Amino acid sequence: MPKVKTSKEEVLKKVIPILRSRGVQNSSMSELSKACGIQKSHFYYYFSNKEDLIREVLATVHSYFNYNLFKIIESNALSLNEKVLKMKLLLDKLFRASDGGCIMANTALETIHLDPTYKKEIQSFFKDFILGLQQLLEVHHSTEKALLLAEQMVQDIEGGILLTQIYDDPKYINNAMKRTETAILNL
Amino acid sequence: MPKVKTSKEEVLKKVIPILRSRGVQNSSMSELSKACGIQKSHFYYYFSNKEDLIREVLATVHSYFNYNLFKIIESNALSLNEKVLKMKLLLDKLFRASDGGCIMANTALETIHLDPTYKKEIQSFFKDFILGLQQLLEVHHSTEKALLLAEQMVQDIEGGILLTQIYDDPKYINNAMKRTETAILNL
DNA sequence: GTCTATAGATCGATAGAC
DNA sequence: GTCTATCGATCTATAGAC
Repeated sequence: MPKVKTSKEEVLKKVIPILRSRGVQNSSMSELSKACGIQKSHFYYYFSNKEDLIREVLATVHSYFNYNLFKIIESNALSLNEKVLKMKLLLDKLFRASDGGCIMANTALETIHLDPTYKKEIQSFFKDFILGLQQLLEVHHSTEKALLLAEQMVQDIEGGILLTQIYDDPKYINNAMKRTETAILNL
Repeated sequence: MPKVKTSKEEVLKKVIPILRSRGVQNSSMSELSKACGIQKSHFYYYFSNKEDLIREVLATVHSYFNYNLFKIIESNALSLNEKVLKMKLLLDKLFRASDGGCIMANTALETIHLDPTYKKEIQSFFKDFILGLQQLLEVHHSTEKALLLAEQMVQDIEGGILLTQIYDDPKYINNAMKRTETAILNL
């Protein structure tokens, strides 16, 4: 067998969509390494164990999310309308139900009661998600009202992702996004 | 060893809280049978395999939920206020975040992308959940508006359960319940 | 209680870049 | 040659199942 050249970044990129749609517990190290076209042992060269892999996956997703979300929100060149549109595109990319929904929510429900290993990262992710929405809502609402609305929107969106997955029907997440848009633009 | 007399109902009752909080994938047949104080082989006498067990668990939860929810909703003796109060108590019992949240949502996210085995039951559960809320909302809203609100409330509640579990803070589910109450009573 | 499959994990060997 | 990224093989524990 010829050796295959890879990198940790490449491996993470290939592995994230699988973990998102199959879930953490249902993805074995063998399966993941096979999907990357490398030996399992090589996987352990990159990640000392499965927990370590998942931790890196969640951190990668979180930092990608943060970078893009706050780039939009803090832009001076975009109108509020444009910010909302771009945010919707970002959320669709990260949360699309047909691709497994929100890996943070999935991992939370899969692991949080057994092992709080990933709790901090997940908490931090949702803190930023809520904060981002709050900042957009503060254009038309008071700080306190904006926070409460942001929390409600995150709940609505995550619940919408759940129902959309259960029924294979995008209307639930779409309705949640519409309500979010309405609240931000104060329509 | 003395023989232990059990029944399938007893086993289900003991097993449900474990599956709810640990999740389906993280609960082994050995662990579950041990928790019931019976031999693993006896478990396979009741349930032909793990899938069969989970199916019965979900059906049991669903029928318990349905029976109690619609008993409240269709009662002639209760005021709308009382119905809302009783429904909140039922939801708290079934969905309490400290006890593992909503077993239907948990199982959905754990399994739905691998294996649609439990999909029908979960779909049917949420259909009834939405329908129940819709009937309460129809007192003060049109049929279509009531359906849309009911879907929104279910999303809000399920998202609230998620955030409450992630942050160990009941405020998210409590806020969702308050919003639901407000919408039903038309305050 | 036992069987079989598969999970996570580790080890020693080596191809290939320098 | 050395170094290190990669491989093949294997260990141990535990899962579901009967």
